[in-house]
Amino acid sequence: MLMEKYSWSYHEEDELIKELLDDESPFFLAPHEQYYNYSLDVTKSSIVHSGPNIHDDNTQSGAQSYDVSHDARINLGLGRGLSMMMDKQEAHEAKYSLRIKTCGNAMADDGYKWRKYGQKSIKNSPYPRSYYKCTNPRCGAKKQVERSSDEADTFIITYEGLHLHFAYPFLTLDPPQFLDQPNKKPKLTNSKAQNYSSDENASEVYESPRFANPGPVLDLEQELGFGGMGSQGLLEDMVPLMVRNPSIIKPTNSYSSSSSYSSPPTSPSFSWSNN
DNA sequence: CGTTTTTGACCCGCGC
DNA sequence: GCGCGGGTCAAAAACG
Repeated sequence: MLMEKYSWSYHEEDELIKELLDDESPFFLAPHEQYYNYSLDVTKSSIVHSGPNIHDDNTQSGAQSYDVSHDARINLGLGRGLSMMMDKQEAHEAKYSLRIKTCGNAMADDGYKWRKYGQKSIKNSPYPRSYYKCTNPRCGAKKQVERSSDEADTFIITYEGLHLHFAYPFLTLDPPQFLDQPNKKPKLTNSKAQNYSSDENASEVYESPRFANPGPVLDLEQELGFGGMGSQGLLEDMVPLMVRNPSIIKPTNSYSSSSSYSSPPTSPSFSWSNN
């Protein structure tokens, strides 16, 4: 009866997706702001973040890739080339791959709480791959993180499944500032996101244009929930407002005290022990 | 002491 | 049918 705390198999996920599709989920925006649908459209894609022209290997999803150069704020037009579907099944297999080049040692912390449930070594890579699942009991999203076999400083993060985070893609980081304004917060070393859960920072990023973006201008970073790799703390600025805004999110007693979700630098770092 | 991570076993689909 | 990967489970260990 009391299944594992994290085994929301297709049932749960099913419901989650349903919620997303019917705009009746308290988790998301107001009924009239059906932007999450939009996010669903952004299904299969692959992003090459940073790096010359890494024509990604298309990863396992065979998706297409967008080279965003090292433009931290990726405002890519996700509209085109993306298969739109709202079918549960398809949504289920949605995969996003991020290639992130980092300077030296970086952690792929996206500010969310993930539970690592496995790690495997990869065939042609000296680096292992880590498997994570969203700790949100209502979310079945998963992600895997691995290192590029060639470039040790390139992380490949693949998000899979419908993640709650996808519900908040609508923010345009038009104001290219977070990178230029380190004054916001030097680093979120230990002071985790939750701290400034208020809106100070949030409001900056989520000014108003976020809902106003007509065009397919999302910020994938945001959407995929990825954060300050080498770019320190910027992830904080990007952590979806709602996730940290209790007033929007209905307090599910599911997560007891510990799973507060905005994870601190609990970066899903790897432990490439071998090698 | 509760929670998170580690790690080998297990399971499953796929190609040979 | 078998072996190889890749993905997941779950018990144990590590952590704070």
